[in-house]
Amino acid sequence: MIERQQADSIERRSGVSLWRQIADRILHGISVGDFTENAALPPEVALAERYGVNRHTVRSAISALVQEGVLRAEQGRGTFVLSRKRLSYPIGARTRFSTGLQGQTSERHIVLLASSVEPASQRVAEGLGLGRGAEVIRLETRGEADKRPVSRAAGWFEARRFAGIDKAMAETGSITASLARFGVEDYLRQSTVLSARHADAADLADLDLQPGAIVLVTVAVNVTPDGQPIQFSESRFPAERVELKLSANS
Amino acid sequence: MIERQQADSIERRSGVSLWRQIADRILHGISVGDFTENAALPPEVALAERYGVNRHTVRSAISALVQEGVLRAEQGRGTFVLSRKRLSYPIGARTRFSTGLQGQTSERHIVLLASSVEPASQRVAEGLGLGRGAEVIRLETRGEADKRPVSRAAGWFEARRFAGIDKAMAETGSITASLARFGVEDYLRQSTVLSARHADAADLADLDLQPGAIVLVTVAVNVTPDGQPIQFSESRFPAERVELKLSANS
DNA sequence: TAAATTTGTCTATTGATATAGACAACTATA
DNA sequence: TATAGTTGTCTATATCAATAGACAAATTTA
Repeated sequence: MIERQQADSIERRSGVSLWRQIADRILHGISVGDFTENAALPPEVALAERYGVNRHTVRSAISALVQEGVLRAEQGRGTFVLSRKRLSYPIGARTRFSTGLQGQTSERHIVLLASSVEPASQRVAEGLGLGRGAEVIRLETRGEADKRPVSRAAGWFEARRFAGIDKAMAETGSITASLARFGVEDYLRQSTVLSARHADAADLADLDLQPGAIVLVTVAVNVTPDGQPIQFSESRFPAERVELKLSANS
Repeated sequence: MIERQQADSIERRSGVSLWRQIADRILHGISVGDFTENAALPPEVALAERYGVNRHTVRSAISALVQEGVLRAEQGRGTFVLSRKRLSYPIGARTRFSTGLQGQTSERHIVLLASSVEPASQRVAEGLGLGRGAEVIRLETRGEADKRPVSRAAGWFEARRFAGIDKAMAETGSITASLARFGVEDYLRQSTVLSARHADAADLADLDLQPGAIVLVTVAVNVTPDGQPIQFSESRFPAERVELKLSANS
């Protein structure tokens, strides 16, 4: 029986500071259940020993998480976990923002951040099956659940067919409802490509993240039931608050 | 010296060093097509200006990427992009390692790193529908394509039903073939949960990554066509080399 | 109340990160 | 063959990150 060494996983000289790595591990530990919600974290000395670093380094990590609203430290008592569980965002043939999070949050909605008309870039044109440079409408949106940002998306629609979808979106706050106004009763997700990277400046601002955070990125094409592409989208999810649940397919 | 505020997503005092952030951006730029394959990168002075940092900081980023085998620098000529495209790993009802990468690589196989018999943890027991503490066999594997590691997975199987699957795996190098020896002709993916995090020490070693790298994590349950759970697994993919393609469901 | 436990603050030192400037080495081209 | 453009190396300095130790302040427990 081979036992893997309890990978301490703290890497020096990596370009990622030790306190940031430890903060990430604590976040991960919370979401995985190593550190129980509302319970006290191990004392700083114990954490320092576990990760093989100085107590002050652990303190840096903790103070960053206190800033982020994940932990609360109380002198003489201990440090406590505040954070909620990661939301589980379902992805499947019928991916819809609002219905997907039902039951996990009491409130959720989409905010339209910006919209514009522009010539299609190559990947957008390919995704929508248009000629290069055809006019498309871009909608930039943010998804919020219980007043916390949980997604940030850009969606592209053929301008000729969906002229005015930006107004529909602003009024209804729903992609599904907006598409319905243009006669799209139903749509399906044709493809989804998934990747991950560090958050960039726009992600940090829109998703209310701290530098160094990770975002999950999905690039997807939605089609009508008869296979006609109607929407190309790129969505970004904060990995510390959201996991993606790929639905079993029928 | 006056600080430039060029809002180009480089964050100071974030716990992630500037050179690491710039290296990540260059990697992202390559995969997105900002920097074309085999072409020269902009000169160091230009990059330094673009990101608002000193030329030496850009050089740190570049030298890290040269170490990783992504770039090649030639004195007097320029710095060139070597990197291959990300592999696109399909995930769907019939997720199989080898067939999924067909056409993208000339060679691929699975290596058995370790195996053990252990009592099921809570999540494994839940996933397999077993009682807490029931004995399970754990297989630790690494997937390789063209001699580069592209995945690292732990799979759990009920020990009573699949006694000896470790040997079958060592002999066949295939999960599908090993399961067939136990009468499992076909299996389907019931659920997949996806997340991302920084690579830990074991990831770095097994996947041949540099500190600070990101891994995509999938947690999945495979079932027989009649819905009986047979395998619980956690897989880790290097985000810089792999993207996950969620197949459209039928 | 006294002792033990835990977080908070302070000083000091070392190494990694980032900036700055100068110049060498190499390549392509006018 | 100059010259411009590019990467490579060196020195110097300032700031951030991490370690180390000591003690204060607050809370819980014996």
